[in-house]
Amino acid sequence: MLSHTEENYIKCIYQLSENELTKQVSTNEIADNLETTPASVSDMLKKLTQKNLINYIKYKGVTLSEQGITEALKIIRKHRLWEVFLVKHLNFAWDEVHEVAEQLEHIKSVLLIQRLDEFLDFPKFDPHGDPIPSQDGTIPIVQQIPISEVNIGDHGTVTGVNDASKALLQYLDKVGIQLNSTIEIIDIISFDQSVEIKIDHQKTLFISQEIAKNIYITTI
Amino acid sequence: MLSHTEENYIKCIYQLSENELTKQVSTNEIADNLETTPASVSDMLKKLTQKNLINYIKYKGVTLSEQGITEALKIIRKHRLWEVFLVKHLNFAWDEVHEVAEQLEHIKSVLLIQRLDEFLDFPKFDPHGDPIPSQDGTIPIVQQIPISEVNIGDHGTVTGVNDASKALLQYLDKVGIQLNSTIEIIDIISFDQSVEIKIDHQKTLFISQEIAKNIYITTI
DNA sequence: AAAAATAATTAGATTAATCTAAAACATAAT
DNA sequence: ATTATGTTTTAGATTAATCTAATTATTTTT
Ligand SMILES: [Mn+2]
Ligand SMILES: [Mn+2]
Ligand SMILES: [Mn+2]
Ligand SMILES: [Mn+2]
Repeated sequence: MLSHTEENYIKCIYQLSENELTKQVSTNEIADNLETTPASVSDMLKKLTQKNLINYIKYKGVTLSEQGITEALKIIRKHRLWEVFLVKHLNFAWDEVHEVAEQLEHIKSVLLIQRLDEFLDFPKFDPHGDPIPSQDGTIPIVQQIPISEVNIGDHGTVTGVNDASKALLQYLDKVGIQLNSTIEIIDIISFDQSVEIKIDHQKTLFISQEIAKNIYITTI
Repeated sequence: MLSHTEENYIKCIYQLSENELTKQVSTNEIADNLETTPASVSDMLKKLTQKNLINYIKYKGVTLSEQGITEALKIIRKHRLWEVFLVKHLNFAWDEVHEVAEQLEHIKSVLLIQRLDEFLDFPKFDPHGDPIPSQDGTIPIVQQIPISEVNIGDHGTVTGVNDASKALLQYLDKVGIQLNSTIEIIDIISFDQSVEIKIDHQKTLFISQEIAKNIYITTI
């Protein structure tokens, strides 16, 4: 049985190597991400090695073991199911759910999560467009691409954000971009790579390259 | 901010003095209840005193302070609201909710509980008939009495159980007694004080005095 | 009132998680 | 190939929560 803290470390390592699970994650990356010190991370990596959750070579970084990946997916599944519950049933805004889900993800009860999943009607994506792993660890894959990497004239629908921070989400609310909004790329400004987009066939808007990197769309 | 453990102690002390909040709760009682040692309890009582949550005199026992009562009621409110959610929306049986609620009660978010309360339509009682404290700490009172203390011929409806243990609840399920069942006292056997009751105007049944002590009814 | 029994506290360790400061290692720059 | 820089680990403490064993206080019995 993993402790609250161990679970947070495992999830963190997963997320830092999400695109390439063979990537060696560094001690400092983990420390930054969990807002703790490298020394604490080193200690914890020893413990997680003992529990066969990670492959760890001193000074060389860390990857999750098979078992570690399984555990990570369980926690992420719980986190995202709770997020769906909070938004769909308790009227939380998509920028308000993270801290609470960060706690709820640690509740231990297999039955609870099965029933919650059923209650929510087996959702495939969370309120930020992130895929919800199934009970057996399968992750739905979406063909999506950041707005910063599409061409003028392309169009699609918003299927996710790269970063679920309050700052980004509240900005998106402000300008009227949400999941499933349609986006058309009107122009890309060569000076700073900012992008002019049309939202839901209505208003047009300039977004910085930084923002463009953080909005994923599925092109049609 | 209270830790998970501190919250469990505060709730325990509350429950051990629920009928009479001025009652001095003993170290051993707390240790038994939390399945820990008297030594650990002594340590924790010092800490809770520091935090002004209890009134504690060495060797004399402990009562909750005003602040302690407030905190206890918050935790109990959360516990019972979650139990309602589990039973009403996730199809948990009334004997399955306790362990999960024991964890959920520690989730920290005022907004979450406000929204949950609203989602559940402001329930006044949990699945075991226990009253749910309001946000300001008010507790609905029900005039209820254990079956062991009523007279032959009296009748009423089940409004609670004294002990929400799996063993009792599963027995009640087995014999068809649930919240709001109507109960009529047919006979009280002088030999062992067991009670013959009629449930929902249908089947009659003998229950031991021990059981009778644990079912509360409101007489009509 | 003294002795015995019970209850509660303290002393001293242990484990988990954390930190700061110092040491060891790896990499980049000269 | 040294040196400098940055990264990671270890050494040594700290805090929270727990335990066993020893001590102290209270209550009950004789
Ligand atoms: Mn978390
Ligand atoms: Mn999310
Ligand atoms: Mn609890
Ligand atoms: Mn209950």
